[in-house]
Amino acid sequence: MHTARTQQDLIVLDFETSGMAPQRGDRAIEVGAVKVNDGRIVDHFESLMNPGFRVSSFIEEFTGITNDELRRAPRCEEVMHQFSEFIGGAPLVAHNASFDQRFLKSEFARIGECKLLRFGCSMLVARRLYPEAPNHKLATLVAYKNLPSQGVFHRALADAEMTAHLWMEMEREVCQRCQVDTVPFEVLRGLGKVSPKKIADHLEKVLSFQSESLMLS
DNA sequence: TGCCAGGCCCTCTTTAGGGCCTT
Repeated sequence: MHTARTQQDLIVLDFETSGMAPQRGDRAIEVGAVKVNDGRIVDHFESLMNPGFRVSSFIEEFTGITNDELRRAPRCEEVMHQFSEFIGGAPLVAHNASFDQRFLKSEFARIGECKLLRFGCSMLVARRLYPEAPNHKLATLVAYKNLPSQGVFHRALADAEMTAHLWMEMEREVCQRCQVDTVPFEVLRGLGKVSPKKIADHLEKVLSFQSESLMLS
């Protein structure tokens, strides 16, 4: 069995938010993230965030995060400074990354942080690798691939952990298909962006990358 | 008054529309 190796830190993150659209004033209310290296979760970050207003009863029920908890939580700006230090310059992964990317950019903009964000999307890659799955919701994929789960959903750290296990599973999947020991982040990330008919061509890049690495070493 | 996210993907498509996925 192949063991996929992540040769650098990878941050897998998830936001719980007050709604769907930061451009309409929605804010992050919880951030959870894990640091992955060498195929293992080696660190984590978790914090509630006080957005400065009450969230809807729907969000309270959906996430289990109450307005009373948010009132006592540190403000978003304080948490985001800490989170920026946590992620450093590492590449990022999220499930349906366009959603988390919008909120991360929005919250970073509020604190004047403008670091380059390289996002991989576990949902887009899963659509390519597991087109036969019932659907590509995070919970469904976790069950479909029998991945580790504490049975908690819609909380930031729990969702980030499950997304990390999904990403590592997909790394292993590509390594097995290509008979290689490692798959670069950019190759796996790119798999989510190619057309379904070009998956085989894209995976050939894994082999060529492996060959080039061996020649350079 | 009516609408109100956005990026990706598929198809009954491309001068478009609707479903998926995230909270």
